[in-house]
Amino acid sequence: MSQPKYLQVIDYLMDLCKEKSANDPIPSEREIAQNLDMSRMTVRKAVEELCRKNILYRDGNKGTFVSPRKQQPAVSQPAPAAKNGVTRQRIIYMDTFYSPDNVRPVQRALELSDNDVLFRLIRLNLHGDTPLSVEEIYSSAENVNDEDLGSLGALSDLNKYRREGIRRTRLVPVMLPGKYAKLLEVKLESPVIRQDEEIRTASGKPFLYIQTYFNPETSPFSSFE
Amino acid sequence: MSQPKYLQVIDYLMDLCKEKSANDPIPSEREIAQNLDMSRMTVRKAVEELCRKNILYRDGNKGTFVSPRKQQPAVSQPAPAAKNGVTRQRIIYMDTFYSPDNVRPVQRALELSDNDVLFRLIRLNLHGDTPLSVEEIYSSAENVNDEDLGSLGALSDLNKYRREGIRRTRLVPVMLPGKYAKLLEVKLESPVIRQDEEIRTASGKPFLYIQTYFNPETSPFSSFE
DNA sequence: GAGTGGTCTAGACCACGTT
DNA sequence: ACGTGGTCTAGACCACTCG
Repeated sequence: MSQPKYLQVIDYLMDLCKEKSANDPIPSEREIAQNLDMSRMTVRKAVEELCRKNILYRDGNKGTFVSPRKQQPAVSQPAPAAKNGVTRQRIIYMDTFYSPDNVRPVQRALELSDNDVLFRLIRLNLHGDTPLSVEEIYSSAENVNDEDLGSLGALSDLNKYRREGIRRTRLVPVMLPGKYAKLLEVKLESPVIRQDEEIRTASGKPFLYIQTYFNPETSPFSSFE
Repeated sequence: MSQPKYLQVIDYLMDLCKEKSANDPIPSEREIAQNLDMSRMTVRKAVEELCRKNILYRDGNKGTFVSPRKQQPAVSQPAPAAKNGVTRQRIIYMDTFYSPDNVRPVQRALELSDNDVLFRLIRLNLHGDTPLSVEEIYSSAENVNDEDLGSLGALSDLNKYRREGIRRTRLVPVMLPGKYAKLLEVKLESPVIRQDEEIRTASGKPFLYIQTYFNPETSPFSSFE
């Protein structure tokens, strides 16, 4: 036996999946066994393995179906190279401003004086089309160079700073600002918890200050336990 | 049949593992089948499942053995290199456990069944000597391989998963569990906000579930604005 | 009632190690 | 030669769903 039979069945099923669409049924285990002239248990082993890999799924006693996935990774192939997940980020607004009125706490957190210029970025985080949160990202304008502004690459990857720097978090119960209600697709003035993040460089210098408003629908509060 | 036989075998083997040490051999499939008076294929199904969960491992045609790991030494580790910056993390506890009582929500979040084996890591985050938060990190034991456990490197860098995967956050007002009061150096039963994180791979498969209890002293609540 | 997946049996042969 | 895991068979009964 050059190749185990159940691996042949897996190949057969993978080909079948390519021809089929998401949620299409595949033949029953008994049917496949008869078609390929082998035992049901052998077929079953292959189907179970593909179910574990989320290529197929079972639905009760109704049958087995093709999983809805973008790209079916080949089974015995190297890494599937899952490029982009489903999370997305959208820049809503970006500016630098001077002598702001309502951001004294931000300036204090960044250890800036009242007349330092701030950079501000407002970003919407989505999971698919579901809005998760709005982030207000502040930094001293000095920290934001032209390359960053051009590509927004570095600033968009906040986790880089979160990972490398010193991070301090605070959770603040607030009312959702009306201007974000539409973005988050919730009603005006919903009660939310805002997460304030203070991120410093490894040397301890304030670098970013982020206020995140979570969508209370997709990040719901639960009651006390 | 109240409980499938192969689940009985899993129970039997889990108990057996508790008595044995790492790398001890377990009886052969045929032997177990004879002892428990059931078919070898039934025993085999149980053994295969525990191998997938890294509770057991096979070694060629020599036999099946208890995986090194299980109940890891509790309590703290060597100081995890507070090189850059002042933030540090300390492993408090680590184990894999079966049939847990209080973690049904975690199992549901990870889309596991009640009898799947969970991996649990409890970690204290410090800023200098100031405790910031305690994280309870859960994953399916299947996801945790020996390399990860040896170094704890990959699992310790949660931001890698947070960056590459799909992340969903929820904020839950709770009372701080008494067992963490000392770690966080706050009084018993403080009101805190717990952050629940659900991290999935880019393909959408649940991977990590993290509950973070913040120290209300260093992450204080502010009043409504 | 017919079809599905879920479980289980009592055998079998193989390739591969150890003794 | 013997024991191990790896594979495979040809049946079987069950609980469940659907028409």
